[in-house]
Amino acid sequence: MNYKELADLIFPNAKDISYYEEKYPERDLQEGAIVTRFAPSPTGFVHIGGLYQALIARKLSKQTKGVFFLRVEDTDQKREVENGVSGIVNSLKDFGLEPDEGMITETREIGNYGPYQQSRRKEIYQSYAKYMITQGKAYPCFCTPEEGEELRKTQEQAKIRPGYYGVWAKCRKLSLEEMAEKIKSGMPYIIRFKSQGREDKKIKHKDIIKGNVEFPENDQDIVIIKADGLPTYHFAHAVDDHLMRTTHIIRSDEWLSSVPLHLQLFQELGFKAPKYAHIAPIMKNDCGNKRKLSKRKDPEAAVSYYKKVGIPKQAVKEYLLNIANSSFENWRRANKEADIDDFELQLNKMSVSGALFDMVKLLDVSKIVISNFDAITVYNESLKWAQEYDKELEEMLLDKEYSLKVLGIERNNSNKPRKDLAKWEDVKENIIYMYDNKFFEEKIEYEWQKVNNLSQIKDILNVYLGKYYDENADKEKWFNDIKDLAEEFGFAREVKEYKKEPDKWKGHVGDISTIIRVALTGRHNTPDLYEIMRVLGSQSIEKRINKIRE
RNA sequence: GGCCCCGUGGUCAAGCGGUUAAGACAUCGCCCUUUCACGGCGGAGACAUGGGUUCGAUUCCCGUCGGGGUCACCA
Repeated sequence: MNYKELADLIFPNAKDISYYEEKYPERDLQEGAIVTRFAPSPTGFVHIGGLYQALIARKLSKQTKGVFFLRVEDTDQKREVENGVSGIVNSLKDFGLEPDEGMITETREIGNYGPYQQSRRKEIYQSYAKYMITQGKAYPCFCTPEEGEELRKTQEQAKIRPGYYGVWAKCRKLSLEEMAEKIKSGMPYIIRFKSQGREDKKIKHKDIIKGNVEFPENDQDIVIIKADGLPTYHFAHAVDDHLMRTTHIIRSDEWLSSVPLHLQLFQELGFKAPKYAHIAPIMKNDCGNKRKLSKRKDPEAAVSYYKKVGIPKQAVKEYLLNIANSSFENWRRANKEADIDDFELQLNKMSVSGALFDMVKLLDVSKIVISNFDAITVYNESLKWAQEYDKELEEMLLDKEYSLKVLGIERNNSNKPRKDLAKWEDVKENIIYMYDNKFFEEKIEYEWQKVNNLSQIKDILNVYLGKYYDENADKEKWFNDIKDLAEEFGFAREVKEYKKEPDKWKGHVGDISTIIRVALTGRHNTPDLYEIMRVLGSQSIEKRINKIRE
């Protein structure tokens, strides 16, 4: 019995690896092109950290005219979740991060390096596992999971480094004949990597983000093919990223300590190793401690959260880019109109330690993003959001022509757009009073400010409507009219005048316009009153004022 | 516990041997303004700690402390 015969016994039908090497040739790309991927497992919703990774990976590939693909790592069927793949695909789509290759629906994929779903690559892994066995670099292991558990316990009790390695690697010592015999007798088994590494030797590695790191060599005979015939992450990573011709692995830094193993695997398989960039995860402050954003505890961990509250995708991406490269902020200030694709991301400038997620900052970014939208975009986006999450808003927005005017207040023709919208969720509260049906439906508690004597308020409003209000007035005339009105009632025309001699007046123009503002909108804080009145129109204005005169 | 990574204001962060230690968010004050949201100006606020090396350390080295990761037939 030799390795070859053992390999044939285990994987009689596996193709020779040369078949795959030819089928998936080197990619013909320009020098420096980065081929990278987003490779999540379909075990639940997409995490903001995953989106962060995908954003960075895609950006880099676009910057270098490379390839960004989506590979689904579904080798653990136990943890798999229903519609997991479409969840991932749709989340990427929601943020405009569609891949060039890979899964595009739950079952469909594009690209020449597939399948892009690991569960459908079983025979590929088996070919490479067979190759490893043939080379004497892997072997079948007949230890049961329970035996493995026991082994770990004894090791822990004896304070020995746990694992399947060296003298503890029982099956490694079996003769080929013993192995063959057990297999023929139908004993279940897994395939383990036969590590040549030594724990007392160091391996140096240069990570693009983390820089130089030094680890002990891997000496663990890790499993490469599980009992169900599917590979473990490590083996799949080596085989897939070689065959898919990935040049850069961009992944979360929890993988950093696996680098020695991965490098070893690439080496033993005869593959050229890719470059690694381990990015620090996004953290959350939890009672003074840093921890990863948790799917269970933090709603903002799920990317669906941002869609739900209506934070534009641009805002989320800009915020994330900000965390990735702080120079983004300066770039953005200098290039207000530019598309974020034009920003050049630098991997080696990324922070080595995890940033705390800052919702306040995200909202600030979002405010700026939305303030740069024109009324039509604000309209379209909030309508799209409302259709899914807020029927009442949707109904309001049905009157498109009017809504555009409302949303255009201090936005159209303004170089200083309002910044009071951070998310589409905020829209309704901001504009609801502008709609007559909502305004009159609502029972309003008018909170008058300085002038709060109702009969005086009615007087002032009467005079305003009867004598001064002119629906066609331009802003200057409009304001002058109000000043005249103020004067007529003993209020200063200018705030400054009033401040100089407060005793001389009952108040100032501001107090008068506040009356009008509160009467028309039911609130003290609103955008520019003149613009509001232009949008409302004379009919609505009269109706609103009459409501108070009643 | 072993191994590995990290430690600049409340947060994100520039700086990487000599700096008044940038900037952004948040916060406070003032100005602008008929309200608010903006905008402008200003304030407060940081190199975890102890040793080295050096003429000089936030920057380099070691220890301590603190935080994080990893030690699966999960990814």
